[in-house]
Amino acid sequence: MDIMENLGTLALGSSLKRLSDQLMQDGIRVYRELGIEFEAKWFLVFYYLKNEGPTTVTALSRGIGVSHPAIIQIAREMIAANLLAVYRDVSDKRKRVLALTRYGKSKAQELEPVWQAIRIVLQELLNEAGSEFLNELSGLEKALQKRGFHQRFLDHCGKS
Amino acid sequence: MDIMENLGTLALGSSLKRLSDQLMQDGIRVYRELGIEFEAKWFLVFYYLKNEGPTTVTALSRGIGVSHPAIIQIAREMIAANLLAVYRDVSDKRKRVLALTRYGKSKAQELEPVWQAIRIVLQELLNEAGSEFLNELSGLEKALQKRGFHQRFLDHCGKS
DNA sequence: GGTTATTATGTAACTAATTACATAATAGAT
DNA sequence: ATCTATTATGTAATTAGTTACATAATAACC
Repeated sequence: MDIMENLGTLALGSSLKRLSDQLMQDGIRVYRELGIEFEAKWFLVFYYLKNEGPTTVTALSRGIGVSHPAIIQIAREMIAANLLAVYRDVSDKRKRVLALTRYGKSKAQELEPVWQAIRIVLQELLNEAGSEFLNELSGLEKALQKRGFHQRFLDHCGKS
Repeated sequence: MDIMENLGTLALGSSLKRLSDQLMQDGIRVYRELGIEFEAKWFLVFYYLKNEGPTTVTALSRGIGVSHPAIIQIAREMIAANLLAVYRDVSDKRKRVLALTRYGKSKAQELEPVWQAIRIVLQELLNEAGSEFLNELSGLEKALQKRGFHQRFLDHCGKS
């Protein structure tokens, strides 16, 4: 009856999008309700800098897989929130290096238990869904990396 | 080493987003390279109308799970492409009913084999990733429906 | 039957990203 | 040492959605 159920594999993209949007909304809500001044969309940049130390715009862009203008935009907001500082690389004046401020590092202490709780809740959800979801998800990413959708599509059309 | 690998469950949202964005790009590319004048983002509206017949803006919005302004926007484009026609419901003058035009229906004939090829390629990818991905994906959606992330988060914090 | 609530649509402003383009600094080749 | 290609960053315009608000038509209630 429900058209979205009948889509099968064609609905893959839509299902993934719905789920990821929903998780993002849930993240936003968690920070807001706990009264923590932190935006869910900052997470990857913040987490990367916390773990890897000072990093240039381009390295961040490549590291977390978003465009460099997105990094610039997010960094601007995080600088305004005093979480990040920027300095020019002395040996290569093109580079701007982003790093957590002292306040940013203290923020990390505040955020860690929240992330831990989120991890546990997500794990509970994944357990309920099945035992292999994360593995199969990364399997799908690897399969796409090995031979992308486009190549597979051409091959399929060629040989049929 | 790679920070994105170490994120574990926390990376769930990002992974899902990356994958769905990528699939959308692949869809766009398929239509473009086959020279078919059709936008990937029209797919859900088109497919819904093809299978369910004439539908109001709000019913579409609920049916495919996007906001009604998004439907209005997509419909505007599809009307400009002559795929859709609109008429006012006679018994309820608030309602605008969207329906495929004759040309829209002929477009469906052109698109069906493309979708079939996409289905096959996606199935191949899913097989490579594992045998249970779609099941576990819908399991995850059902688990979230049964008890949302937010409720689970509160419960977790409460009982700990 | 008039008042109130609800539903359907539409518009405006905003959000979070992208791609395309511009510029400055560096590296490489000869 | 200079010309050329590449890399890093920044800005502008575009995209695909969202939420918030406004209005018109219908339904519900007494």
